[in-house]
Amino acid sequence: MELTTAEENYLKAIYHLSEEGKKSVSTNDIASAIQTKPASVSDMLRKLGEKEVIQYRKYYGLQITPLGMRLALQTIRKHRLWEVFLVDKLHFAWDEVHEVAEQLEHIQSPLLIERLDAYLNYPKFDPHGDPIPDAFGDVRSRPRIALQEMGIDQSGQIVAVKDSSPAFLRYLDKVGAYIGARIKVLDKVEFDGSVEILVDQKKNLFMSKEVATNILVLTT
Amino acid sequence: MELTTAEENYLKAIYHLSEEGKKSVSTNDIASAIQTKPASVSDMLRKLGEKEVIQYRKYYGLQITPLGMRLALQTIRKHRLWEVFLVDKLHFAWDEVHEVAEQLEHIQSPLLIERLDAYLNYPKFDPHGDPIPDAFGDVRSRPRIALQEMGIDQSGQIVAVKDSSPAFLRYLDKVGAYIGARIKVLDKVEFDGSVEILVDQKKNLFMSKEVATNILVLTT
DNA sequence: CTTATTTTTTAGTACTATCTAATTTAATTT
DNA sequence: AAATTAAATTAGATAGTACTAAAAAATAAG
Repeated sequence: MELTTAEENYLKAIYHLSEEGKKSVSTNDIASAIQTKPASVSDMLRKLGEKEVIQYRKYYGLQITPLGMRLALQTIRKHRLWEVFLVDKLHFAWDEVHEVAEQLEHIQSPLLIERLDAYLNYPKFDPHGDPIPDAFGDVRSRPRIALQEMGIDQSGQIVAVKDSSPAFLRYLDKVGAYIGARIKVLDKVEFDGSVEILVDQKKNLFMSKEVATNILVLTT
Repeated sequence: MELTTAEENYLKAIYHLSEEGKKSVSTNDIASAIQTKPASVSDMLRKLGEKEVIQYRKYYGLQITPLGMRLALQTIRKHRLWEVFLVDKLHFAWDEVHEVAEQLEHIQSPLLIERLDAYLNYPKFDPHGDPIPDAFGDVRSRPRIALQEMGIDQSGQIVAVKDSSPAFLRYLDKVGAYIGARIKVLDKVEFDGSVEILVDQKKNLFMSKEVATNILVLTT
């Protein structure tokens, strides 16, 4: 079973939207996620349904099938492995990798991915802290919460970000909130949801609720 | 000016045919080179003409423009750099790289190619001995002749192959005629054009005219 | 120098992916 | 429950690529 590049992109978007705790994924959600029109999405859903990577009843909703899940995870695996390559080997900044990885993820060659995985020493997480599925599609994800949800005096380690936009990533670089940083919540402001944290036991940092919501922490 | 993947492939084929066949490139030549039908080629030639990467007069012939040359060499540069990556870093055999490189060459990212080039230490030749154009499209190709054209007692070094099919490359691996091997012509048989050579001063090797025609040598 | 053959191009079809505009179905509001 | 609004789908168009079959042009043969 082979998917076109467009089909892979739709399926990937559907997978990500399903994961984000959404009860059901809407046509409009998908359209805005991949910057296309709802009409195009409807058409593609029909096709993906025929290919049995999703279960689809029009006007009703959709659900990824086990087959679709497997294929989506394969694409995500490729995307994240390429991101590791770009950052670790070619010294891309973590906010420069996404666009290129979007292209590289569609290269069809099982041997290539196998070799790339080995070459990178079988990484378990990509530069944004997201887990890399193994060849069978298994993901061992760490339990993590948004920094915004942590209580005062709680400690942890930044392990991932929700928003991968260059603007956000560059901001994090600037303030030193890199992945792996150990943090402790010093104060939370009820009024606006902003947070004050201690980074690596030496640096105080204020951040808005919006920022704190997009940083994922493994609590200790 | 951007070309689609299909356009890049046509242009690359045209470039290669122009370099080899010398005389004008025919619609049928292109069709068989990229495994498509002449009707499709006609259509594409019209489009490439409109984009001014070739000069095209129907029923008459075509010629690559300087712009087309530049774009073709850019694609070839990418293809050959990826081949070096696959062989040097991911340990692909030299007969396994072509298909994957055909896909990778279409990735659009100037930064990626720049970084890849640096990562590979600015290689000048790909695993088949073909020269890698620099970022400006300049190719510094070594003067070389087919092994078949060498005279008795002439010496040289294998620098490239004309045929890159897995079958041929595997044969060369088997007999030890790798790129870089120093050779000397010991005998040539008039009757069938076959050749006997000495490889690395220690190994005698008979090869048919067909094989000798496809091995390129830098004579010393 | 006509006729036959080969090469090349056009015409018409198909498939993918996208769009806008119109329509249908579902959800909300009164 | 009827009317209104929102969401989703279909219809019809366009663009890219490739195909088959038919026509046109160029080349080769007699």
